Amino acid sequence: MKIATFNVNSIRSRATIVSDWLAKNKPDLLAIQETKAQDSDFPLDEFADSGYNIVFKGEKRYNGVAVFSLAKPDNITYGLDDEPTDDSRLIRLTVNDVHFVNTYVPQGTSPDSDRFTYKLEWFKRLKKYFKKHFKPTDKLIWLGDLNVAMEARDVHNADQVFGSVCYCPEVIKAIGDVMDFGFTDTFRMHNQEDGQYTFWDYRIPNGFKRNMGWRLDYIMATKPMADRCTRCIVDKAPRQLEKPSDHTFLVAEFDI
DNA sequence: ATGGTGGCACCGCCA
Repeated sequence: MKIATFNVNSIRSRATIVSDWLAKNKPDLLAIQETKAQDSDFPLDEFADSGYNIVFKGEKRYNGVAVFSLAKPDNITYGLDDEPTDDSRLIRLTVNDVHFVNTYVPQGTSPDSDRFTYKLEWFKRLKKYFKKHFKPTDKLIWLGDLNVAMEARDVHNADQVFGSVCYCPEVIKAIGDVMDFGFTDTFRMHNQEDGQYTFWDYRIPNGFKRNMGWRLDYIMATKPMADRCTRCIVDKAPRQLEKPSDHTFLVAEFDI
C-alpha cells in the first residue's frame, strides 16, 4: 500500500499537478490540505477520469482538506468532536480496513496570537479525538500538514527560528503528547539525515534552492502499521514545475 | 535584512 500527503495551496490552481502526480505514482491514498475552495467550487471535473474516489470539505478562502483513494472509503466524518469542529481541517475515513485521519493543523500566526493558543488547544483536542475513536493497536494513519518541526534537524537555521510558531517548546510538547497516543513518524524510521524538508516559504528568496525549509508534513503510524512501513520519502516533483507549491509530496509505502 | 510571494476574495487576510 502506497499513501501520500500534500499541502496543495489551492486545489483549483494546482489540479493538474495533483492529477499528473496521481497518474504517475498511483498511490492507494493521497491526503490533501489547503484546498482553498468551498465544496461547490471543488474542481471535480479535473479528476473525473482519474479513477479516484474523492472526499473533501472546504470553505471560502482558507483551509480545506481532501482525500483521494482508489478503493471506496467508509466511515467518512469531518472535523473534531467539539466546537469549533473545524470541518475543513480534518477528514477521517477508512480504506481497506486501514483508518486515516488527514489534518491541516492551525498554523498559529505568531506566539503572542490567540491563534497560537488555539493551535496548542487543537493538538489537545486531537489527542482526545484519537483516544475516543481509536486504540493504539488499531491500523491507523495520521497524516497531513501538522505545522510543527519537532527537532533541530527538521528546520533550517534552527537556532535562529527557534521560538516561532512552528518550532518552539510549546508546539513540540503539544505534538509530542499526540504522538504519545502511539504514533511513529514513518519518515524518521527510514531517514536520519538533517535538511530533509517538506516546506519552503515563498517569502524567502530562493528558499528552495538554498534549502531553507521546514519538515512540517508527516505520515504517522500506529504500531501495526509502522511495523509494516517499508519506505517513506519526500518527492520534490511539484517544486520542479512551472507553478510550484510551497510544500512537497510525502510518500510512504506499507507491506500490506 | 524585520522584507519578501502566492492565493483567494475583496476592498485585506492568511500562510
